[in-house]
Amino acid sequence: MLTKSSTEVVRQQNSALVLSALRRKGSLSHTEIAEQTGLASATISVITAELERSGTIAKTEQHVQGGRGRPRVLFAPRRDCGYVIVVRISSDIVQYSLADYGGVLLDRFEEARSQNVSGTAAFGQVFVAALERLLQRSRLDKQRVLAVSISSKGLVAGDGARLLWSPVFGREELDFATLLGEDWRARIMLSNETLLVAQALAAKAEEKGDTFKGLAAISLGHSIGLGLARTGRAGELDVSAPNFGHMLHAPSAGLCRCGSYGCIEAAAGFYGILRAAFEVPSDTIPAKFVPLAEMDKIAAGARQGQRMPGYAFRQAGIALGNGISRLLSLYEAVPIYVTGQGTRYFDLLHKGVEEGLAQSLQVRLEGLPEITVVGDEQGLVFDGHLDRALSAVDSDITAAGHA
Amino acid sequence: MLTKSSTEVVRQQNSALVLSALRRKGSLSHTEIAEQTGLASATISVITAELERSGTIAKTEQHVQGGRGRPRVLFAPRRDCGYVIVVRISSDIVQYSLADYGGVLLDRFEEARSQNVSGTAAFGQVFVAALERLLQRSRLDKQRVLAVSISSKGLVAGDGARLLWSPVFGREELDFATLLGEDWRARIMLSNETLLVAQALAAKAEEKGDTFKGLAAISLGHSIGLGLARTGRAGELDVSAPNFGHMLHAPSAGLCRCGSYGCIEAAAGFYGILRAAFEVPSDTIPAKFVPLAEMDKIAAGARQGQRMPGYAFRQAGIALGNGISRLLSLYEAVPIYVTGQGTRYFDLLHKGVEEGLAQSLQVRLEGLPEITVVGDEQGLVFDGHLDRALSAVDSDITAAGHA
DNA sequence: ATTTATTTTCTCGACTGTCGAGAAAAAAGC
DNA sequence: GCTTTTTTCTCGACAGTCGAGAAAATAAAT
Repeated sequence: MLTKSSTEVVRQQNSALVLSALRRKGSLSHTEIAEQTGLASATISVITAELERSGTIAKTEQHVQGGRGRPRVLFAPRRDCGYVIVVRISSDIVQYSLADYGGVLLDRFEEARSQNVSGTAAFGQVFVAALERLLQRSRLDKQRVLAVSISSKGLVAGDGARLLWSPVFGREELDFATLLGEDWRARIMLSNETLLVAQALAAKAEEKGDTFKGLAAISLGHSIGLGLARTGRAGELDVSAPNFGHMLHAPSAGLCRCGSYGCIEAAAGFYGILRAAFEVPSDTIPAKFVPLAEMDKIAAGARQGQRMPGYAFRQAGIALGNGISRLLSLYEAVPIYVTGQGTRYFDLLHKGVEEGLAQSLQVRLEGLPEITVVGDEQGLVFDGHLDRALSAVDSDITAAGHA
Repeated sequence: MLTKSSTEVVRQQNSALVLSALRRKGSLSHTEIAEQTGLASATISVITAELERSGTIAKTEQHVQGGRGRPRVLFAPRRDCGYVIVVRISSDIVQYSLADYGGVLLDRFEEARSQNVSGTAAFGQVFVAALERLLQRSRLDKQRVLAVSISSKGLVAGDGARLLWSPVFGREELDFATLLGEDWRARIMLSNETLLVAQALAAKAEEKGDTFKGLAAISLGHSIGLGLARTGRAGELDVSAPNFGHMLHAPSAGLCRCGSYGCIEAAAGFYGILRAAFEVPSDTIPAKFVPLAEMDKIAAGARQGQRMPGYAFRQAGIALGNGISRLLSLYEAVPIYVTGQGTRYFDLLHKGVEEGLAQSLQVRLEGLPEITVVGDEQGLVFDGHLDRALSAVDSDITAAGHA
């Protein structure tokens, strides 16, 4: 079912286009905006005037330029137009960040997640209090926050801000929208962590200009995450975080901490590798936490040619390879980016991955997918947060229009 | 990267909206169109006038009506506005159909696919000749055909009309666009068969009005097909046919006719079931063709409680269940529709399917997906063809506009 | 037979949007 | 100070949608 269109929709779309160009490039002149967007100069005048009047963008006074002729005046998003809060929930800490509309980090603090205080109710209180604290530290009114972007590992409901399953809270559902309630005017967004990695990588790839079609980001660590970015037919970016880590690999992978048997994570997550390396029965309840040092030791053993550690990493690689082959069967061919702490063992996983990939028709037809290891996962997650939150704010602004 | 919009785009979109409403309902009056589309009466006048002038729609003279007041005049697509050719390629026959712009079947014939004449080159000649014959039989000029919609089992390239892999031609690629060359002005479309089933079912579901989110169609037979339909964020229908049948199930499934090991099809396709039932080694090269009677015999055995036939169907069910669980992990939850010849054994498969599904976290969280068996696969495929081809033609018409 | 009521369709003017061309602005070079 | 060059702004033309009311076409009432 299509939906009707009108001149207002046109304006909205073109305003969004201008705003997103401005956001990407930081600041642009009238003529540069016209070049970037393909819109006529006259149209740019109208749109910039409107955005300026609403306080979304402003002329920057500095016009550094050597050439002759009338100097260009640059437009840029007004940093004080609004603010976004970014919350990264990881297994051990929760990081709260405040950034302005220009994407500049203003404040940040972290809180350890005390292991004993569990349950969503307790966490909710801590969470709300931390947001208040973040505001107080910068003497910022709650109303000036336009988006709160939260990330966690786990499964997020497609529609809103509901965490369906997470390594931290298990099946206890957590709805951030109702948690924050009515007094926040901000848009509440919850995203899977690896989705944000995919978002950040996709944004970077689009920046480069080479026709971007899609990519998959896989995060290796205690758990396994997947983020998928694709461009829809309208050219818009579509990112999602399917439940890759707990997709069925093979029953032999053993008990997963989600309670099922045979998840990819049960073979390729840190605890799975640990279990296999030490020949612990595969139906043993998985370790809650595996110190990196422990994993390093197993890896060292594997690199020295020890049998079981090597076997463990190879099995993990096969689980990943099989999973990726299934991913490629069900989606189009996309380049794969691997990130997370587990990438330091990628030399050990690599062979298993290729082995696991090679088994399927899809790979035989299209060849092995391009696999790239990228570092700084946390930085990418934050970039993804900003990209996603600020685009959402932008579209809210253009949607509001002159209403 | 978004794209700029303009008033012409608005008109195009709204014209398409009117045309699609007209196509869905068959014929509508001015006021009914306004109700359906939400457009203002004045806009309807302009758009219908333009479509009428271009010969796409026409007023039907019959205005049966009992009420008082000025009688409604109905608009309907002009059946002679153009024609579409539908070709269904199956393993044994090729069916050629001609329909008009109103979706009415005008002519149809079938040709047996002689098993000895293999190779894409030979088939290409037969194919082109058959299309010419179809035109001659109805004394129709080639230029009046606006779309040729072809379907086959197998893997279709996302962009155009290239068959990448098929049970019939294997890895021999077949590009229908170049095959038909320049002298056809028609749009050449190639779709996976089960994709069309999904398209037809989705169209029916949208018709019903209950907010349609998506569905998956699975075709059971000698091979296993998947069609996936989802509504994008713009409300448009997005259908695809991922490579489900040859997605990796488990190495134990044995050799598949695609040449890989462990495909779903190798366990759940007819030849896989046959192989398991007769305890043929699983690396045996699969049977080219399994008569239904043969399958019926195995099924009868299974229903009488014979061990190996029962085991074969159960393993097939598990392969399907596992595959569906992976599908649900990587996409959102969607209702499943099962179709194809294999549905007659669904009583035998059913338990295995549930068993295979129950293993994953996704299913534990969201419960078993709704699974419905639907008959008349060939009818659905044809409906899907028409829906897809005529929508494509519609969008070509509105895109051309007054150019 | 004529008038009235009712429903549908068409038409007109207002409004919003984009676009191209040329005017106005603002600096550098002479 | 004048010209050249580049950028930005402005104006009129054109395309599209919308709401209101006019026009059309029929059934019912007088």
